[in-house]
Amino acid sequence: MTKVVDKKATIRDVARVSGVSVGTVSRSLNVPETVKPETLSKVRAAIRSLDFQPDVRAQNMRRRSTMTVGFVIDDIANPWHASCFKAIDAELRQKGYSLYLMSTHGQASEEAAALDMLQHGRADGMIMTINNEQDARTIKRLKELRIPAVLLDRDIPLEIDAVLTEHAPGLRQATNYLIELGHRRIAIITAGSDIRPGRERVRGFVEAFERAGLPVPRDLIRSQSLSADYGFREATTLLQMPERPTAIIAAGNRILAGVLRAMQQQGVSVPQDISLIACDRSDIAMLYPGPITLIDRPVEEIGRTAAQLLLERLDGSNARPAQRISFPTHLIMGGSCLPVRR
Amino acid sequence: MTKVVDKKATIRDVARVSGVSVGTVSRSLNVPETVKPETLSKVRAAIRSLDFQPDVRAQNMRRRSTMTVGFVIDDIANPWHASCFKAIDAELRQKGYSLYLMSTHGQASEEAAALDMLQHGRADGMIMTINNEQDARTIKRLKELRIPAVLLDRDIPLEIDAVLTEHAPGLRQATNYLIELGHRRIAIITAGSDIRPGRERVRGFVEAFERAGLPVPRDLIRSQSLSADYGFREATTLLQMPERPTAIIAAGNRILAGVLRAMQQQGVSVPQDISLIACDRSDIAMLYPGPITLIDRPVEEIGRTAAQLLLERLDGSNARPAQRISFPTHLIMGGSCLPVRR
DNA sequence: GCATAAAATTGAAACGTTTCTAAGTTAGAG
DNA sequence: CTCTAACTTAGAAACGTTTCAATTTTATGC
Repeated sequence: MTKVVDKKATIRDVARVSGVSVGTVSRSLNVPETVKPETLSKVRAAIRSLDFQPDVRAQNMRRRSTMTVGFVIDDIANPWHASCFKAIDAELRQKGYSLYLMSTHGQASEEAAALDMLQHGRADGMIMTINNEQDARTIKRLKELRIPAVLLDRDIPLEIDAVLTEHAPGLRQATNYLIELGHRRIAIITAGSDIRPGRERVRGFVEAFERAGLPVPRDLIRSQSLSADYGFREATTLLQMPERPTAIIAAGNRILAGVLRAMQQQGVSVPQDISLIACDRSDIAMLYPGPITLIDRPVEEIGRTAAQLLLERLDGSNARPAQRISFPTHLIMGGSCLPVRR
Repeated sequence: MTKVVDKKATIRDVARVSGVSVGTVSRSLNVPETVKPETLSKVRAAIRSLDFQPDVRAQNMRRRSTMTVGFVIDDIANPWHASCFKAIDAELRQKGYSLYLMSTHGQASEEAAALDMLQHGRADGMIMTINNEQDARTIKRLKELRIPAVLLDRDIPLEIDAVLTEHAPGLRQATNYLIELGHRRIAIITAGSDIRPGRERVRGFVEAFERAGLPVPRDLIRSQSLSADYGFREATTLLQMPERPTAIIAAGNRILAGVLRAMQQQGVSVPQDISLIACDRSDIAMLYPGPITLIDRPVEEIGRTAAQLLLERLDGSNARPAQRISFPTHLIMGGSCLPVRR
């Protein structure tokens, strides 16, 4: 029991106890090499005896920084986002940053609120995946952003760093693989054209048919949302078509869950009844009844890169032009595709 | 284009422009009902024209709070934690709090680092699931904690609020169900006895046998870790036993993924070759080849309750004794269990 | 031992709020 | 019209750091 009323010690207490000035204590903490070893040890002794810890709030105020970065996404329960978060966190934490996680639930209003929050001294930077590349509110905020930001897989005509995935070639490859297996009635379910992954995936899908000189099955393109419900609904109607597809590309993490649920409900099995290709690794994609053939992308590297881009801006020289870094996808062969039945 | 060099406006600028004192501006912002309507509108006009936003860092410093809560867990890629985070976030956000997400990767050192971080002015409170209830470093920090905290599913002999799950009755019920299906060689794979879920689950498992007057299959209790790898390893050896179990309880989210991988690798199918019970809802548990029978718990309610307990402490009166709130589990019937073959 | 340069330290001034006391203003009662 | 009480407001003092100019101490070279 040291003291009865021990309000938290401040740097002034340390100065008093060690018999030096507050400036010296501060320097001992931040640039110890500029203080005489003898003094340093006095200060350190005082710090120990008082159990002093600098008040982070005061530091933030004075340094005009918070060592905090906001990660803004629609849903952390999406395993891809969770993995991405982990990669970003690992990279930033070793530089002393902590992460705010802000879920927007796909709502433009929450997105706007999150950006407003982060703007004014709550975070030093942000990494985000916005819900709609055309949303005026969000665009406005991004334009007026006072802190550095990195976009994940989104395309905005602004000077903002971005880390992208080459979805189109990935989808082209996957679609082509199905075509070579003899499939013609291939469906794709993915995000809407209001976000880059939706646009690019559909583009790759279409290109594959065009390059193969085949008609594009426009009626099988379902491109509106990344949600599990959307995947479920669209898969359900696709499976009930008179001439139903022989293969489905579930291009989205959550979509896959919905698609599988629909298949289960309709008693359709993979790959016997229908071929299936997924996007991004996930428990379910890798385990289902067996591993599903999927279009993978290096999520850890993507996260790490985003963090590094942000760090470059945070570490002072804000001067370089916005950068866009792209990562390719890889088709991982699982057991969910069979040659089409004659 | 309003100004060329517009450093961020401060409350002093607002005071100057609106012709009142800084104190009045502050009151206009925080307790508008104490300022004359006339004055208020002058101030608001100035705020608008300057595009003034209070600096959060300065507010934090002065108010000695940050409106931030830390959520400390081992891995956000665990879908249960992700769901829990969402519930907590929803509850806290509407009171104006933001959440730090800190992943400890199950490492005691990272856990200690996270607690230290949060202690000194970075967060106003914390909600956490620690990795080991016996770890001296963590216990020490918890004992000296200067901010309110809520433990999730952990049992520590300290005055700390906690939200718990009644794992034992849940496991007893699940085990009993298997026993009634004729199973005797039932295995359980779960966490170690260093955390409450591990202890309680094993306890419930054992009790079920005892109450049924049956010998407890001690050789089939694998209780060491919640990781997917552990699940994989233990399932692999269990499946290779000469007299292998006829049912496995994969008591843990990640464990289930490991167990399923092992089964897949060994060509064992559920439920034909072996019965399976899981814990907690997840994509994989609900979709596998069909929904797996599982011991569910109300994750949203658990998260919400934890948030509410914390809010009670944050909202001033720190006075009530520590509270422990328990939630029951429910057995959800899937199709992963069959009567044991004669 | 002195002059000078280098190293170390001091002490005060920020940083942008909130809050508190004192002072000023307004309204109602007599 | 005056007095008092109730509102409002002004202005300064924190909050706990960092930083910077000024000063003091120490080291170096001759």
